[in-house]
Amino acid sequence: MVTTGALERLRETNRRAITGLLAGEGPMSRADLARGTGLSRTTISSLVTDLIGTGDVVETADRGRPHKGGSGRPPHLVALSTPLGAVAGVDIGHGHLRVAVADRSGRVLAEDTDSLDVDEHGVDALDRAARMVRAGLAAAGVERADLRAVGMCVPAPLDRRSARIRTGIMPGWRHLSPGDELHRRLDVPVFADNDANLGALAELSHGAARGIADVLYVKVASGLGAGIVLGGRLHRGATGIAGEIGHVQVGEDGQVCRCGNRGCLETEASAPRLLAVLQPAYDEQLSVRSVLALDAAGDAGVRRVLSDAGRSVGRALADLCNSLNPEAIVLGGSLGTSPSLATGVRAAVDRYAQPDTAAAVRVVAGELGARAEVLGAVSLAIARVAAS
Amino acid sequence: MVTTGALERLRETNRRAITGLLAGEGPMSRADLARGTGLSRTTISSLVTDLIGTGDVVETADRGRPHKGGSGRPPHLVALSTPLGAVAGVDIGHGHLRVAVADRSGRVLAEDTDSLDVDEHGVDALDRAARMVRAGLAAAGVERADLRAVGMCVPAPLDRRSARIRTGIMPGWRHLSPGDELHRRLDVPVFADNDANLGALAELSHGAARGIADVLYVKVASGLGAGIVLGGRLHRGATGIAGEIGHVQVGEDGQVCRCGNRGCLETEASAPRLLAVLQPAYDEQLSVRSVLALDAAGDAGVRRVLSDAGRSVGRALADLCNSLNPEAIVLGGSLGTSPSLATGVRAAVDRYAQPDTAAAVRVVAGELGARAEVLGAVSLAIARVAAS
DNA sequence: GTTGTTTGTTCACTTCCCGGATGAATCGGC
DNA sequence: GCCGATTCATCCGGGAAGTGAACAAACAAC
Repeated sequence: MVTTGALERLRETNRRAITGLLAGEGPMSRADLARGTGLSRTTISSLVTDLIGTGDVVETADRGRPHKGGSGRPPHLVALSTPLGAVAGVDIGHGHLRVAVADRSGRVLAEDTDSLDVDEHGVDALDRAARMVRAGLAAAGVERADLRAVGMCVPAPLDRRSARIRTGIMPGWRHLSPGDELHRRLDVPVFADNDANLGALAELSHGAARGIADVLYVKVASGLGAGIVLGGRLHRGATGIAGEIGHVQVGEDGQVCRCGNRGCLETEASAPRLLAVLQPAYDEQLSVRSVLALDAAGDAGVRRVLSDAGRSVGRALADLCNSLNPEAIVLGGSLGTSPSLATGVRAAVDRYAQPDTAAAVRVVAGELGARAEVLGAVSLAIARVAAS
Repeated sequence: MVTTGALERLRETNRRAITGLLAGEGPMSRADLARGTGLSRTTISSLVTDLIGTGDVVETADRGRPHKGGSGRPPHLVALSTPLGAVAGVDIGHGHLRVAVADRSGRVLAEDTDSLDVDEHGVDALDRAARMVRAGLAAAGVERADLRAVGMCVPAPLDRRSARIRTGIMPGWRHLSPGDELHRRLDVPVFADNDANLGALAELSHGAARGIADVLYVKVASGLGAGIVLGGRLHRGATGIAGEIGHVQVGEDGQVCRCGNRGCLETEASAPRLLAVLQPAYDEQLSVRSVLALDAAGDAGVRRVLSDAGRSVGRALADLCNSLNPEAIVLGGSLGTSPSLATGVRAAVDRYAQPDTAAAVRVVAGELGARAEVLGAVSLAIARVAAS
């Protein structure tokens, strides 16, 4: 083909507008495409004929309803010949395994949760995760070949280069590369990230942080981590380990932490630590769930402990707020919904951050609860597939 | 004109390609434009005729040399009818006033410094700054009408909405809007930002942080502030007051700070504080300059104090590194070049940040010294003019 | 003066897009 | 069941944009 330069590029641009619209909104009529792109019906017709010729789009068998039930000739719908397919999200938690299958607009088609034994070896858990993904595909009616990518949540920092788990987490997982392992089982690209980052991504796209440019998402659960959203994008740092706020020193002389320092945030405010502090005062066996119930019921002891934990978290976030001046702090993780925790965070931020900075930041609970990580994994998979 | 939609847009795009090229590389021939845009000479000729008709570009009087001194018909050069002009940077420090005039590629054409009396009223200082800008334009041979914008460095946090100085700084400046004031005197857009942000911008575009995506720039001088570069862009925060690290608490029970807290970084590591600590042990009147000389000469006391100050700064930066995982820490400000300070920062980062995070971050001195702020102001002006 | 090179323009031609006219397909009302 | 209304898709003529080839212009080198 003789390169006609600019005109050729123009045509190519318009072709991309069509395929882009079809990718974003699914099958539609030529008339809809004309309205959507602003091009004339004639041009669309010509372009679509081209695209059908090259095999990029196909005319679907079923015809659509004419313009919302009104009268008129029914349109011939056209669609991308390679369907957009689906993505899956896999959330590996300290005690659970959660899988979601979604279409590429983020709509969840199937979702399932299972428990995870701490002693279970990583390899076995990943076998199970792969089976759950396949079951999810079947439940959603998605062909196995239409799975485009998998997002994966790992509750530990990942080395960006080797994609291996560095430390922390359960013993049977160390030095494993969960992404590679799952990739081997499902034969599609697998993108892994840690729980705090994916929680932030989920709240950013579907939850409490929707539309906010600068957000600190803090996951308070078994561990403590932050997902930092700046300028509407997740900040991962130079080597991908940004957001490690668990080892900021907040207690003057607190417990010795596994990192070797003293008074780390993680020793002051993680769920196991809070349960350990509270347990002696209660007869029944406490769990995160029962503690949250007690908090909601107004139990003074629980409120005090959660609020203190919030203060510790807020103490660390206050410094970060001074540096980053965010618009919101979103509290996630199993304890994120506790009003007492939020109260403590708010109090500490007001106390320790600069007044202007504190005034600019809202403190809110996450909206996605335990589903945050798996939804974030789905978002990650969609984002990476779209970028490729 | 009947809107022909896509074709009209195509023509517009190509017009912009021409004006963009002329803006970026100065006057050039139609043949050069054809080579630069990839369009044919015919099209360029047509477009340029259009642009001359609308008055957007003009044909220059002098004809250029034919293709690097070779033979051939000399081209008619065309140029934007509104020349690119120049920008100015104004740096208002605690004791100095510095002005630079630069062309829009950032090349400095004229530069001048003057001292600033702490007691001088802001209005008088701004009068002086405006005179220095005019003198700089004259020295650079730039018409007054060709000044496009002024970037301005203010050593205090600015309220993003009102552009007024909130607090700090000299008494005669409070509640003043330096940007508006200078705008009134020079009648061009004035963009103001604080010293830490502009120092970061300067080191990012011309100095030690060139090409690095995630950088913490710390200015250690009369006050203490950080300019945070993430993803290659300066992060200003939701209300524009990001980077306030001066009031992170680092001393367990240090001095009471003007902010009301105790042990703020600013009370531990600012230049006045260090001079006050050192002065009793020395006979001569100490200054920042003499302290730096003593440091370079190996004076144990000075080294100790500077290194301790560095440790305090590093203590605060370590937490920030854990959160942001930057690639480099650039030390700026009058004390930024001290090796002892850098040693202290390095030690504290290694001590308090997570090992992986600490390993990923380099600690380096800024390369621009006292010129950083004014060069950053120039960069700011250029960036803002280009964006409009 | 001639030759060679580069520039800028003119001309014929192709590609692309648009508006209006035309035919197709369906719904609702009689 | 027939007919107008309505929407969809295509065909056709025309305009707009871009391109290569050809050509005159302007200058350097010989």
